[in-house]
Amino acid sequence: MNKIDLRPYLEGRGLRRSLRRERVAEVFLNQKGHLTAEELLALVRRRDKKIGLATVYRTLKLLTDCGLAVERKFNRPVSTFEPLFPGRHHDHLICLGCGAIVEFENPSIEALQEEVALKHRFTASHHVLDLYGYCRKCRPKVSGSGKKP
Amino acid sequence: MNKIDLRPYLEGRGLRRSLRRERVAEVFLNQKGHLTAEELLALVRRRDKKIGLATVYRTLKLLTDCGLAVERKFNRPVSTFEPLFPGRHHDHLICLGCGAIVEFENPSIEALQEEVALKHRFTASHHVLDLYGYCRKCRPKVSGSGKKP
DNA sequence: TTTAGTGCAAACTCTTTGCAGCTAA
DNA sequence: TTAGCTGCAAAGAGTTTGCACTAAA
Repeated sequence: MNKIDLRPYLEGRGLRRSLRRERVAEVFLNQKGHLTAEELLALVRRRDKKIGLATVYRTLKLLTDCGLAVERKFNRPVSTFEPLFPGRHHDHLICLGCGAIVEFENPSIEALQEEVALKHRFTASHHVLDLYGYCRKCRPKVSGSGKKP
Repeated sequence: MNKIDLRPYLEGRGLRRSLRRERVAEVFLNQKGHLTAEELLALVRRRDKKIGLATVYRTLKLLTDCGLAVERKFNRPVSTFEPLFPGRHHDHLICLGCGAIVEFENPSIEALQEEVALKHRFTASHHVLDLYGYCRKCRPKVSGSGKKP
């Protein structure tokens, strides 16, 4: 169980610890997926029937401010949140057919990105790399043309 | 003036040409920025006072379906649209300070991405690479440490 | 006792859609 | 003449916020 102590993040902001906030954070930080606020709500409700959507949003915002989460909008209107662990990073392959999300890591790409930032005199903070396409199952049938893969 | 003929995209879809649609497409395809629907509406209204927001959205959707535009959601709730020209592609450096967007191209990164997709048996369609950071002017001052500007 | 946290519902923002009239084919 | 296109306004979807109550410090 990935127990993260929120206290250092709360202190200095005049924030209190609260049962519900800790619960949301715990459930969120202990999964690897890409959750929407609604999905996270459903997970937390297994343990706490009365928790509301607003609290989930508020906690996700807090975690994002603390650098413990990232908010992503893939190709849909809903935001997807993902836990962020220092030093670890991955990018995404997104299937335009079935919506599957595959994570990957590629140090060579990371290095090149660093180079690009440097060349433009940017202090790199983070990045987002999404490769969209079709997974093997969803590969569209090309009619007529003998288009090569 | 970058005049693109929409006919090949309209035919076969049972769609008609229309003055307003052509106008929206023309204005959109002849700028390089990253426009929201509202911003595009304002631009088009300079020439056509009566055009509505819905038409702009509908046309942007059409262009996106045709592969002539991409919809992006940087870190805000509004969608940003950008014209897409076949064979040309660039990525973005986004300054977290002033919001400046710098475009760059890097064939080595592109090649590596292709490799990644292949390795995961994805048919790559397009990708999104955003590098977030601080430009030279906005580089944050780190208090306490003697970090040089 | 003070003030932050919470659920609920209303408000907000962005985008899509239904409809009646307009227009290309 | 037929069916797609349009503006308008209303509806939707996702997220934020105001408020009265609860609970941490």
